[in-house]
Amino acid sequence: MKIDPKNKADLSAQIAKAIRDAIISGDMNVDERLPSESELADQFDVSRSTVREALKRLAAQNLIRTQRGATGGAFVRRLSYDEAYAQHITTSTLLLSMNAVDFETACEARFALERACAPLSAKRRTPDHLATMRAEIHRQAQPGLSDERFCDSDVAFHRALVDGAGNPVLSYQLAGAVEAMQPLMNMITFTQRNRDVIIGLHTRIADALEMQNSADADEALAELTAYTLTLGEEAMEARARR
Amino acid sequence: MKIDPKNKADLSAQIAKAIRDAIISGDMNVDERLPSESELADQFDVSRSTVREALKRLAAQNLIRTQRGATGGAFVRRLSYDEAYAQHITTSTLLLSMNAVDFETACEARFALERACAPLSAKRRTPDHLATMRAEIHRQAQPGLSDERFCDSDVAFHRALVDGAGNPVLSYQLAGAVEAMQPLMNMITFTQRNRDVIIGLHTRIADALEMQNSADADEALAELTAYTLTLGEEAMEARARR
DNA sequence: CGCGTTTAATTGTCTGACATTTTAGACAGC
DNA sequence: GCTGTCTAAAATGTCAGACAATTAAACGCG
Repeated sequence: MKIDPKNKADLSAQIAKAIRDAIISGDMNVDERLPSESELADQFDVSRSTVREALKRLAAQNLIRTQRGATGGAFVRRLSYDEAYAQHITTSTLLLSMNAVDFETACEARFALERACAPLSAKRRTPDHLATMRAEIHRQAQPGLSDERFCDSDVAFHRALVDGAGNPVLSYQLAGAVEAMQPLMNMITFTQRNRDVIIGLHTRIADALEMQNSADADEALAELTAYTLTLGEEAMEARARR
Repeated sequence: MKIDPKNKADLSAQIAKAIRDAIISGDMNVDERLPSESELADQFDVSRSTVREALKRLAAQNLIRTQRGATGGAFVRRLSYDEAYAQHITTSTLLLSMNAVDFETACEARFALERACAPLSAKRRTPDHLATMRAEIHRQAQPGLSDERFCDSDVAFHRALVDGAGNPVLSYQLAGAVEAMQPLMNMITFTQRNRDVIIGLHTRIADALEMQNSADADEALAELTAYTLTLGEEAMEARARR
């Protein structure tokens, strides 16, 4: 980890990479303390500012945490599921918005992945998951709910569906696909008729999962996919005409 | 974006957050230039070092790029698919290794997601994808191939399968699940018998995709899932006994 | 022994300086 | 007018040194 060529370009990036590699390769364990900033500056033969910039880069990736005081310093950080979720969602959302991914592509990806969860969710969903889904369905039926709140509730419903599979890795991977769709979904105007259809399909999905009927759940999800696609197309057309 | 309370803790993190929010919310467009470091220092009423640490945090997340020289500065960066892939894979791998995710969970997630791609891939795979899969199968059959190389080829095969769906969002989301499994897969010792079975299933998958037979592909993938799970269990047991 | 107090270590911030890189503009020569 | 060269300015990258803030351990005292 102490290597550093005489390449005088982007010193702080090089140092960050050296330390990052040491962490990723497993040379450093969780909660292990890095040398102090002054020591690192000596080791790499750079100033403390440069070391600090390198450490900030690592902190931005949640790879280290810093602590002030006598026994303080930079420590290797355990990446928590919650942080990874948040990071994944941010990146996914940015990727979609900056690259102008069309609604159809994002929608297809999202529902294909969700349908992969359905059989597992039918098998393992707990009463808690079912209760969350029912509660969100109830919320979606409330009169006067704004389109944005309706979308929020939609995400929460689908999140419960995914979490029902009881596989945190699956939940983590899906979070990106589901949440990154939200900005696109927010472009849609949901009429009462639209909402009724969606609520009906959500109810069918919840029922199927409750009965542990994987085939019914899959069928309802397929219909929901198709329906969401048509809503998206209409919204895109309306937007294009404007 | 110019807001900054008198909260004197973690100034550089606060400033990074302010700028990040401005980028994510869409207030700043791709390739737009941020104010210079000195200007930002004045605006936020902090020193240039603090601003620089904030900017390094954003650079670490690929949100900005910096350029030296007269017309240089920090520019909002377009997040490319390749970078997002790399970032997603790194995070997923770390998440799995740091949280000691068991083989079964990771494996289940990976194959569930892959099976979601199979129908789309059967519909849309190009001759290129098929050629890649055949080439990797051929490579997997080579005598004297190390376990690690066999895993590499396995990943390449499955990557081609996923890419065959022709949906970049799907490919992106899947990359994390497939590649993050590799460290776990590398714990397995693949005997010739094991490899023969896997190669047979890969061939069945490639054949099914070539014939655009989604059901066959799904069945072969299901068998591959089950087989990989037993291999993983054996490897974990062997590791536990050691 | 228990409880403040001091002290040392460490990160966080500031200031000012210099190095390096890159562009735009001035200027000279034809 | 055109072209090539030179210079100055602007911006990031790095450095050195200082001080503030925070924290835990060592110390001293009753």
